[in-house]
Amino acid sequence: MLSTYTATLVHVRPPQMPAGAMPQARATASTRLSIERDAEIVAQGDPAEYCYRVVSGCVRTLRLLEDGRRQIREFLLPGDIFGWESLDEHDFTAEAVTAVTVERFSFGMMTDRNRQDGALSSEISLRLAAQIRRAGQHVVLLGRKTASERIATFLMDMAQRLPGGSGGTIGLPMNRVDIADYLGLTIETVCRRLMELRRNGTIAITKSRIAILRPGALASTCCD
Amino acid sequence: MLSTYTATLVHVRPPQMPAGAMPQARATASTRLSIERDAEIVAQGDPAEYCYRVVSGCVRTLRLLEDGRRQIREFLLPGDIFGWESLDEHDFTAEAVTAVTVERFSFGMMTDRNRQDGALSSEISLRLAAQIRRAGQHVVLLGRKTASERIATFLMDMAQRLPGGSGGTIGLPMNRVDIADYLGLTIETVCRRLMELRRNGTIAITKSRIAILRPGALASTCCD
DNA sequence: CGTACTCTTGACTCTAATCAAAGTTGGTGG
DNA sequence: CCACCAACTTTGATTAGAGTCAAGAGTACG
Repeated sequence: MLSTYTATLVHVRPPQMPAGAMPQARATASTRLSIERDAEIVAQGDPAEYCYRVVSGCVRTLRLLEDGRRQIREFLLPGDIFGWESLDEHDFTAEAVTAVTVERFSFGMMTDRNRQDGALSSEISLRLAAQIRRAGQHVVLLGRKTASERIATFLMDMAQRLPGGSGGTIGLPMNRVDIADYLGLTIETVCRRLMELRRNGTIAITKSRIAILRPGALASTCCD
Repeated sequence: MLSTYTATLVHVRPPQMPAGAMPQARATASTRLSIERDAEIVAQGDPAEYCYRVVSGCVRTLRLLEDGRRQIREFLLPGDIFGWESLDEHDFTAEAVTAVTVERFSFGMMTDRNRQDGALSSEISLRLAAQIRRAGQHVVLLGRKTASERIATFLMDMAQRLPGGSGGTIGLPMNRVDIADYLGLTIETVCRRLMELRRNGTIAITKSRIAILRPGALASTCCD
């Protein structure tokens, strides 16, 4: 990250954004970066050390699936920020759509500070950030995944979140209509893809319970 | 809201969640509500007075398009919270998937307090919340809108956000591939729908600039 | 045990994807 | 300044995946 493209570095105090709004504004300097068109600003998997504010130009944040399918999450314009929602590492790539200037802020310190305070805003921020990351995952699912992949992803997610789901059998609390409206499909498609998974022995369906017989097969169908 | 279903009200101190994590935890009581299956917990458009934590059961948050198409944003399980990201009013509906118990917290005070502090966490929270609301809009677009509706929504959004865009002519910084990957379409479909809008006189395209000739027609194509 | 609801299956349609090719635009160097 | 090249955009023909419409099977519950 930040290694393959021309970057002009200038250490400055955070401009424009109110001082109180920045993490440790008085203690932490920000860095202004000039980035050329199509260059990477953040790579997916980068440790979340910094967050950014767009000063000029346009930035895209995106995720790539294994097979190259691409989903852009947001276009960011001057004044917009990105990277705040990352926890340990960034779960997206950010690239310059045009030539871009961004302001970069140290991020780690803020998180630590917030955590040790255990303050309201910290707890809320962490939960809001988690919600953003989940929404980002769902955007990829809805924008680029096939019906089969959506169903598989949904089952994996539920298996993880529902109590006892990690044991391999999950009792779905919602009906097929809700699943369809969540996955951007119709109820018929949800049924057909579930039955397909049952036919090929990946899952078993008894009433509203679904048993994951071959977790590996299910995981490999998710494609991300 | 909260009027058509059986609700058991009990005033308690916030349990489980650390005291410091709740807004004015010592001053504000929380209310525990029992909600029956399919009952509404929050209605889209409700003033954002409260936020919620799921204690038991499963909750869905969703949005409806004018014509009845429905997109579920999230399934919420015990421990999950919702409503924090709302600003003046909730932009989603929350309903009980199963019989549900939720904990309700006063929300308005926190927002006021945060705003007058002008603190780090407030600024970040507000921006994170805005990002969640935007992601929610995008989920509806990707899950339930047609190609034409996606294009129209995109153009309206860009007209609003790009400088000078409100004047009716917008210089898109990104190419067709990026637009396609943002809208969950292919580049060919983006072109075809744009050309369609041009043919019927809604927009004019000159190089990379797009002029919105009939804003009303474009807005009515967005469908939300 | 019958009624209502949810789920599953089948036949057919249609929107958007894919594959292919031609037309534009913009930048570069002669 | 103009010719050429590469990238981007538009258009056309065809395919495929999911949607729609319709009906039957399973299940829950009174």
